[in-house]
Amino acid sequence: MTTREPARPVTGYAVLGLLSLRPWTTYELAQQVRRSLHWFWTRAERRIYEEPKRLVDHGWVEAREGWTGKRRHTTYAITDAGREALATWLGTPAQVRTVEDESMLRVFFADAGTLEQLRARLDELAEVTRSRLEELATMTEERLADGGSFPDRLHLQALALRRQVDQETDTLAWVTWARRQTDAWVSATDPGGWDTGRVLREVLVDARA
Amino acid sequence: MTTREPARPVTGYAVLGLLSLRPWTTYELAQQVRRSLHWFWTRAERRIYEEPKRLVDHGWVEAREGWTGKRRHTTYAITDAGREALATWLGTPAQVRTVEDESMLRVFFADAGTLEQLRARLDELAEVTRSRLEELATMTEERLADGGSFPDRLHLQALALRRQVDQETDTLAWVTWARRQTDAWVSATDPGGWDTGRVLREVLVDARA
DNA sequence: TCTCGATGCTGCACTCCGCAGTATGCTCTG
DNA sequence: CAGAGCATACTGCGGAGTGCAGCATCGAGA
Repeated sequence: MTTREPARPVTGYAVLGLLSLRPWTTYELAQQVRRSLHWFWTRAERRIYEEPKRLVDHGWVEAREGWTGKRRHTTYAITDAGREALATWLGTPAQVRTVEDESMLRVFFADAGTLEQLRARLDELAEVTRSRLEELATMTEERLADGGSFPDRLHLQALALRRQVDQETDTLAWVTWARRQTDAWVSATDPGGWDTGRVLREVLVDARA
Repeated sequence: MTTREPARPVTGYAVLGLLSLRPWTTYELAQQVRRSLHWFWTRAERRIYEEPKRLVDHGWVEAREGWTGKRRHTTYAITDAGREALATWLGTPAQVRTVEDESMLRVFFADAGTLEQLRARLDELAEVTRSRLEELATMTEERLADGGSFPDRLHLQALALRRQVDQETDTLAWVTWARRQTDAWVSATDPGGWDTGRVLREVLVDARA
């Protein structure tokens, strides 16, 4: 085909990917996102309820209504056209990763506040990171125990878990280091005798390694 | 005050933070975001042109019109109320970091495509990561050479650069590892003799460390 | 004088989010 | 066997944020 439609927003492919594993109801889809995709493609639940409808408009998935007593629910299943679209998308290059990290924002502008505030933010970040690691450990254990829900996808899940654990571990190492550095600081604006030059030189070496 | 206004969206504080350093025109602000904030608070340029207007409505910044010949430009400067708002915000806990990582999405759903596609995506990610590291190295060098534009903020910039370099290094290590793992795979759906269990056990150990 | 890149924005359609609200089904407890 | 409380299964609304295109001026260099 020669007509170049504007690329579908990526979230569509994320949902399409989940539907390529098996049909899901919207509710299950939302749960599934929370448990897996959320780690590298963060989207609100609200979005997950809308997205499959658009995919239906594209002919990439089919919707079927079901009933639990009087309660309606919709089950979505991928079509052949959907599988093709997903496979094509996998062949296109990825946009660069973006992050939203309030903690870093607060660290970066810490000199507009107090040293205590900075330390409190770092301590919180450490706490959150530890609980995320625990969550990942539990997920990994489940897959080790019985192979999880998709045993023939374990190799891909292993790559993803390796990545996520690495990221959290890296975060924890940084925050622990940063917190200790601030021990020597006099205030948020004055690092006292802290050797900024040395740190920058070390950073430079690692960046060029 | 007792009335609880809904918290301003975080982007407002990001811009306010920049304005706490010195007054900027919107264009300069956009540049500044691209060079620093973008690494941990990714926002489109479009947004950066709007945000200061809202801050003016809050009385947190003041706008002044200027002229270069016939071309109008607006310079924004923080107010005392703005500094207070920023300091207060620094005392509030941060939302958890979120990411948008198309690369991981494609890795996770790689079994809907080919092994060649997976390898191509990993190779691209490695390439992008290397150039990001180079960019960070250059930024670090500039600060080492002459202290950069804000020499009394070097300590905070050092913490941030340390974090950013760590993240990219971590990414490069993972992608190099992951790419090598796929050498042994037979197809995107079949990892051949690859020992998934061993990898998962290693991940688990690191997650609990 | 003409071109080209930097400056300095705005409009539009669309994606996405947070919060609140609505309603039913299922299980457990007193 | 009633009622509480959690899981299921969504929708509406206002506002945040994006990507792209477009428009106009300025300044430096060929």
